[in-house]
Amino acid sequence: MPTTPDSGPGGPSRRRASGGRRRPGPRRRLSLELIVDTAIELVEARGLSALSMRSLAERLGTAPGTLYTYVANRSALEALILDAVVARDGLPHELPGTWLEKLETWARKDWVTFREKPWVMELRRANPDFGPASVIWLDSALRVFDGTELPAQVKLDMIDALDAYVLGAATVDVQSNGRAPGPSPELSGKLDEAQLKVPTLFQALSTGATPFSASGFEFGLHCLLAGFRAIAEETRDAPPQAP
Amino acid sequence: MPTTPDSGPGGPSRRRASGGRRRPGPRRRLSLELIVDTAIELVEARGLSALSMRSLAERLGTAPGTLYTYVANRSALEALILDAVVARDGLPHELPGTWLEKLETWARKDWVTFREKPWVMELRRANPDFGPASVIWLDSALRVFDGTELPAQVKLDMIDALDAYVLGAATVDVQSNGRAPGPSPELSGKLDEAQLKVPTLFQALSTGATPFSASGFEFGLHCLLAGFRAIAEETRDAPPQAP
DNA sequence: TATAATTCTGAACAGTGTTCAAAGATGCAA
DNA sequence: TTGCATCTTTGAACACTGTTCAGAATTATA
Repeated sequence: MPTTPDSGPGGPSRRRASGGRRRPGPRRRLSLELIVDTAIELVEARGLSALSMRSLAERLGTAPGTLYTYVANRSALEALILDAVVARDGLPHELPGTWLEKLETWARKDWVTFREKPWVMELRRANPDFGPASVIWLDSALRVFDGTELPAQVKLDMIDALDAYVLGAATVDVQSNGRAPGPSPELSGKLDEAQLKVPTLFQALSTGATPFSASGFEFGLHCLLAGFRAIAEETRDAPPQAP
Repeated sequence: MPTTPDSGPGGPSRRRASGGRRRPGPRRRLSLELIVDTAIELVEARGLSALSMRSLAERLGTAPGTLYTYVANRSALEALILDAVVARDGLPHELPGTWLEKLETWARKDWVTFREKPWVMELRRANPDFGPASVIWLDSALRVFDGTELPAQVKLDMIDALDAYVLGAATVDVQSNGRAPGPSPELSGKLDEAQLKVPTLFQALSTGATPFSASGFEFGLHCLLAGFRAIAEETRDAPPQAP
């Protein structure tokens, strides 16, 4: 189904069957781009929870139902928003350094983005669809490995693994934000009880160690990348079955 | 369980101030345990989206408002549900093998749970609170390292990193479930266009490689654990600053 | 100018979490 | 036993949510 660029991909009425002539009906007062941009403004200002079809419509000066002429439903709108912010600042393959260094700074950049804009993370988690920008992003991620002898599947697996780790770590981090970074208040409240019931945890915390530490993300990132490097060296030393 | 089993910790009215004598008022017809168990039944049968204060109240034969005498709000209810299913089947330190093997099979077990019961994963993502069972679980996770010379912070970092990876990977996996495991339909639909715009991705997919592959989780797990092992060996060869 | 097609509006529907006054139930003291 | 204070339950209500839909308004074409 060749959806025309004029009316949105999710819009119920497909105007201009690639012919070009406008079909009867009043002119559209909005556009997909305007809707998505306004939605992003709204989310950026007041968080994802402040985005509703009603609030968005109000900001646009229309009735809520009007939006459904441009977008199939809220889920489709979120997909558009996500695709609009994917790869907003640079693509992975444009980064400097070796392929490992590119992976590293890309992961770190995503980590920063997720922490600064949790709504991007929430959208990514809730929306499985791969929009055009996401496809281009994946292509760019693969280009990071240009000049490497790794099998395509390994490249994809590395991308996925790194992506999963960053997503998971950011999720946990955003969750535990605002909580005490020191010994958890739950435990410090009943110290003697903790010493009895969870002695190992108690002892670990009393050394000054803390779960969800600031160094936590870097630690896991380092480990994962070390594993990547090892795999790459193995592959180089023992090339594919058919030499 | 230190909290009196009668009235819940989240209940607005704290009955029996550990004195013992009942205070005036009708007998409670429900209990926290009953509420949580029924909620779990409901979720297990029809998914997390089927759980609402109304549906739960109906299943319990009461009015929705009644639930708020036992639980502060929906979020608190979810926390109770989560804590009730955490470590349902075994604790990490009870697993066989070396500490690395314990970590590995624990991660794999969580992975399986998350895929089979996505609602557990959703609850974990949405609920930052560490309930009593979660604290015990963390204690058990630390005991995995018993007999190891690793610093407490490293142990916690390893636990967090592994946890984050499993959570992220399961999230992505559950998302992309139901989608074609082969070349994405979006791309195969417009092959010639893909060949032009995203040649690297196109080429990778044409070799039979696929993103979100079945092997993806195991790959990342392997890499992460390899990193752990390397760190552990480093630490053993170069013990802490003050020998 | 008439017709068909499209958009926009405003009300409505079913659902959500949550609150609250009133009613009923219970223990205790007088 | 009577009265009272306290607690639980109820059912209605509030403010939301996404979504649908008949009707009104607008536009291009025959």
